[in-house]
Amino acid sequence: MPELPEVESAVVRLRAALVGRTIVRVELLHPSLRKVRADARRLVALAGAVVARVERRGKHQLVHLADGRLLLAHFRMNGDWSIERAADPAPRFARARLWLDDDTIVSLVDSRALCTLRVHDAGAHPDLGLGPEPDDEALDVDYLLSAFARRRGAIKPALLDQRVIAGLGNIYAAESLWRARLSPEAPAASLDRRALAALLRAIRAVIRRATGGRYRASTVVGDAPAREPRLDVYDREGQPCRRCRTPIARIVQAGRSTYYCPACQA
DNA sequence: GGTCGCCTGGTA
DNA sequence: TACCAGGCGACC
Repeated sequence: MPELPEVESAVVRLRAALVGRTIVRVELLHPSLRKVRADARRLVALAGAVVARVERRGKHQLVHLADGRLLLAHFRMNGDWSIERAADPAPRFARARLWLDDDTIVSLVDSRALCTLRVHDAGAHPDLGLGPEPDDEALDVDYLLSAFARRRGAIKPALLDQRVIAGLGNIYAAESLWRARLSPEAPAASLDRRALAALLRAIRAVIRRATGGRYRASTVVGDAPAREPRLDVYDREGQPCRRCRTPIARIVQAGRSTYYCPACQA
């Protein structure tokens, strides 16, 4: 469940479980995690490290260790954290597990095993290649105008480019375009100031709604149910547009499904 | 820019 | 049985 709002909610739970704890042992349970999707050696070597703080940037999760090392986690398509007691059975799709000094275990649950875990040495400042967050003041109409000015292609795929805006994914990009009444096929470079202002307002509203308010708030603790956000277009092909009752259409852009209203997203 | 592959599961 | 999947890096 991994776009910005879902990752933020995961980070809040991860932070509550990890900060101040010592990692006792790291277990890697999937072959692809031991090979390409993680630095197996460096992960295992986290044993003994103390967690200083946990942050989110875009869809990345940053676990800062007290010794300066950095554990970077990315959920990709469908990862999540699960927190258990050591006596509990491992979740069905646990791919990696962090055993902690308080008898709890943080499990990376990821049925498709596409998640990535990386460890960086102290002092490293990995470039995540991310643009501003949706709530960043630097993200304004002028920024979008110049980001899209020389861009080829449609606005929808451009919104998935993390270098432009960090954290948007396939669902909330579609939701934002619907809310702003913009066609996903409109060339990004064709959008004028008025359209981009509407798009920016829509993005912020959609993200705000999905996170239940300001998304730096740390009100979600434990397994507070991140209830399914109501979606207006995503996965609603053939169902009536909530504004104009026209059936929602589905097209494919850059290999991803795009849902939109062919009538009111001119 | 678009397409493919990574992986595996859920669903029609 | 086939298709689809909330991401992204490698490739053309």
